[in-house]
Amino acid sequence: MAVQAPAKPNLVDDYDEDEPIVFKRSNPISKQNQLNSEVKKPLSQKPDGQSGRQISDRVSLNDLNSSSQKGKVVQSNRASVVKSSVASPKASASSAKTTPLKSPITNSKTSTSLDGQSKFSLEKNKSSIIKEEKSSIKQPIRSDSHSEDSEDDIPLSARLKGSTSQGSKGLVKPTTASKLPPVTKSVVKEDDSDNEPLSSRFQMKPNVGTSGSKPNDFNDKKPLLSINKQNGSAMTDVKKPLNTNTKRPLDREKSDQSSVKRPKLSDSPALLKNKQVSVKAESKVDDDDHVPISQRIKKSPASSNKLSTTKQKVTKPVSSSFKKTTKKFKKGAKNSKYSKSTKLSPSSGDGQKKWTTLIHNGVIFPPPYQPHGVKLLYNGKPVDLTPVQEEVATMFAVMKDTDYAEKKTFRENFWNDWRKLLGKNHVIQKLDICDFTPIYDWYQNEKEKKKQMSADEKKALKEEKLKQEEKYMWAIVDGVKEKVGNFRVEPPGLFRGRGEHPKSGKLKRRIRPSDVTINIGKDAPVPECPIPGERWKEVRHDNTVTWLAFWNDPINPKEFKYVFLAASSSLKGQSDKEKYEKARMLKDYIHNIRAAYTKDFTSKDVTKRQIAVATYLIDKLALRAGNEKDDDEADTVGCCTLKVENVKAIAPNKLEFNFLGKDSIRYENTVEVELPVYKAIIQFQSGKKGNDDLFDLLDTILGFIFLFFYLFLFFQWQLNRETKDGDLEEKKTVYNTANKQVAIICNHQRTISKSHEAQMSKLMEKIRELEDVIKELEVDLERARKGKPPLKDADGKTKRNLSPEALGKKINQTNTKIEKIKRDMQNKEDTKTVALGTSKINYLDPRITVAWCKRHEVPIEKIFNKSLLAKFAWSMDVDPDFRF
DNA sequence: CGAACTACTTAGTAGCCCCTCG
DNA sequence: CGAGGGGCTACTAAGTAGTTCG
Repeated sequence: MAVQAPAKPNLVDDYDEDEPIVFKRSNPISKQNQLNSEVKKPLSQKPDGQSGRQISDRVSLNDLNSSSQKGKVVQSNRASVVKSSVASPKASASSAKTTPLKSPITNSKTSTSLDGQSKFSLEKNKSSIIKEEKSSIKQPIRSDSHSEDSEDDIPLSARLKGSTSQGSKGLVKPTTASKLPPVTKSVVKEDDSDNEPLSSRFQMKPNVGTSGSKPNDFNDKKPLLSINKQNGSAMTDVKKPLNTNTKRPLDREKSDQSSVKRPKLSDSPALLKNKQVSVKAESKVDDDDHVPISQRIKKSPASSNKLSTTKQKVTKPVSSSFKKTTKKFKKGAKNSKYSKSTKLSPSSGDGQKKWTTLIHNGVIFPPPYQPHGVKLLYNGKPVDLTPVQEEVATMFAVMKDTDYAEKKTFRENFWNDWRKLLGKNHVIQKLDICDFTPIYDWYQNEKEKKKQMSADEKKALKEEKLKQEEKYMWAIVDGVKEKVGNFRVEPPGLFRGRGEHPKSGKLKRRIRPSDVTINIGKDAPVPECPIPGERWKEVRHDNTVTWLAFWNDPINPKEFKYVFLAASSSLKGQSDKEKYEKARMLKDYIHNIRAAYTKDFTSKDVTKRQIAVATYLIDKLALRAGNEKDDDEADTVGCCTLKVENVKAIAPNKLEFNFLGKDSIRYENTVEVELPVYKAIIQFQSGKKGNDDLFDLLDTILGFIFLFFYLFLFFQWQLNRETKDGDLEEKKTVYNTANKQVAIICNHQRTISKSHEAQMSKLMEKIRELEDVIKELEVDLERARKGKPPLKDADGKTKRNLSPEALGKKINQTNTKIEKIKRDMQNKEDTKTVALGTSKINYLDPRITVAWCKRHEVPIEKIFNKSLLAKFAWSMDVDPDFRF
């Protein structure tokens, strides 16, 4: 819609200035991240000719057993794409670290208007927020996608600031989202060893807000405006990459090998059509915010299904939990034409055929336990143990220097299970007076021995292992040789639950063939059971699932452990792609979704209000949905399972979150929210106790697609806004920075490495030394100017007589060195709790990355390592103009 | 309906390996 | 050329969500 055009330039500015802040962990860390966005770690990769996914031509069963994996494996044509872009792989490794990027914050000087705006939206708007929103919702959203897209392409929180004023100019943003106040993210890892909040840990950093020193070139070659345009065109152009895709082996294999094709979201031509249709459709319907969101989301796939001639199964309507949500959304909604055509998208696990032929060799079991005979001391005296008892004792002994060894639950659980093996009348009656040191020492010794082996011996050993495992490593799926992921059965051990897991320390017993169910093609030979005299529990021929084998988890007998194909397999690539496509689809509906939930913030129906607020939180904060959990799991929560005590309302409109999320990672974040949300939260809390559910009327609602959508857009946006001309290293830094931001949003954390402190102090020490050098040099310089010889050095030796110029140069050099170390330290500090890998693997649509690499002539293997290249093989021939 | 079951993705981490730096 | 730091891989725990069952 025409309305947008004038607004755009502003938008561009807004983004540049404000967004970044929004995404930071607030507190020092966030600022640091923002300010010194340089990323030190180069992701340099070795050039690897094999980067493409390995796909064999038709492979015979025999190939499975061939000893050379490479011989039979034919590289897909995709590999060549990858290869072609290889460029001086090594060069980059060391240089990458030093390119400082200007940080987004740097720009804040220009942001005056924005600041005003944000305040405006926070305070002034008591009642007007709602009104305004309503009116903005009513705005026809667009007739022509481009302008709108530009907005849409920016993640919600990124837009939080700054758009309000536009409303006053009559350029009302279509999305309510645009008015959301800024998010300040602060995430603190719960960390036994290091409990202080990040904020305090980061005190040392000097330059919050000062790093503006960098010349500010945010408005570089790629002003957002143009980027947005590209986005727009990319949208209508989607077919390009998609079409290309259909040519790829990944798909080829399916179309020519199997008579029944799996319906695919992304590859079917129907989808393309659908894409176009949906974009168009939206322009017509966008104010149709009564349509249940879920239905709108589903609409696209559904229509694609309809169009698709290869569609084989009409999928069922939405799932129960989601249905619930849908229903609730629906309560106040009218039925729209869309609701009728709602069908489930063809996604995994839905009874669809996943393969036609499947051949594999089953799984490999860990070798039987070899008793070592080393005795532990009970009350100071050596104790004889049976091999079984010794095995479990060794498991425990070996964990001596982990945190687990101290944990009460862990010890108790271990003791309970070990005791059963010892028997009631065993000498050992108390764990506390068991001394496992001898076993521990023995183990350390073994490790050392292994280390000391010669390279040749090591190699031989490795080859031996490979030979044994070779045949388990590959499966033939529809005639294509694919890697198997976890073909090794999990060895026995003590359960290492994360956080305060109630079962932590329990014995995870050995899995035997009689625990394992095999899934294999009907006509394929059943794999031989690798342990003589035993047999598989069951053999199935279920081609609606992708697992090759499973067994029941000994810790949680109700749950399963599956053996799947590796991430690089086409089956996985397929669902990966579907995931990204789904999220991409959401783009078309996000307006409506946001409009819908914003409207419901003030709904009379409490359930609806809860849904609205929860959805908002997921959308805005990228929270996990949060399923119900049993008592025998760690006590963690997601959005829908938040407890009253996890959220604190801080006047006038802030919410402070504090809870343990997935993997018992603590999520701490204080966020400004819209007033209605704030009020709603207070209402939800009233009359409840601390550990009551905040959203008591709510079931899990669909969250993850939001998460992806949001992150993709943000990532792409970051990449584009930050990318300017520069050398390879600078570009890599840009990429890594964007990556980091996503990781921060996702709260992807890692434990601080044990040596972190040591490393830091080492660097500090170095700086001090260098500073001393400078002092000395300065003295010498002073003397040299006066024509005096330099002072003797610390050892009393005479130094060379240098010219003042030479001395000056030296001082400069030293200063540079110090700068560099400081930057390194900063970066280390910034990323010490951030795990970059996860987001790269799971959240960043590789096509965004690949397209970006192509546009900026960055060889893809600088960004993706070998396994990522394999995993993302399907994305390699994306069009350079691809936009999410 | 809601709980249970099933399937599959997401995630942190241990430990090895390799590369860099001194 | 040896130590140590960082990167990568393998491993497996911990999520989500669709489907089925009672």
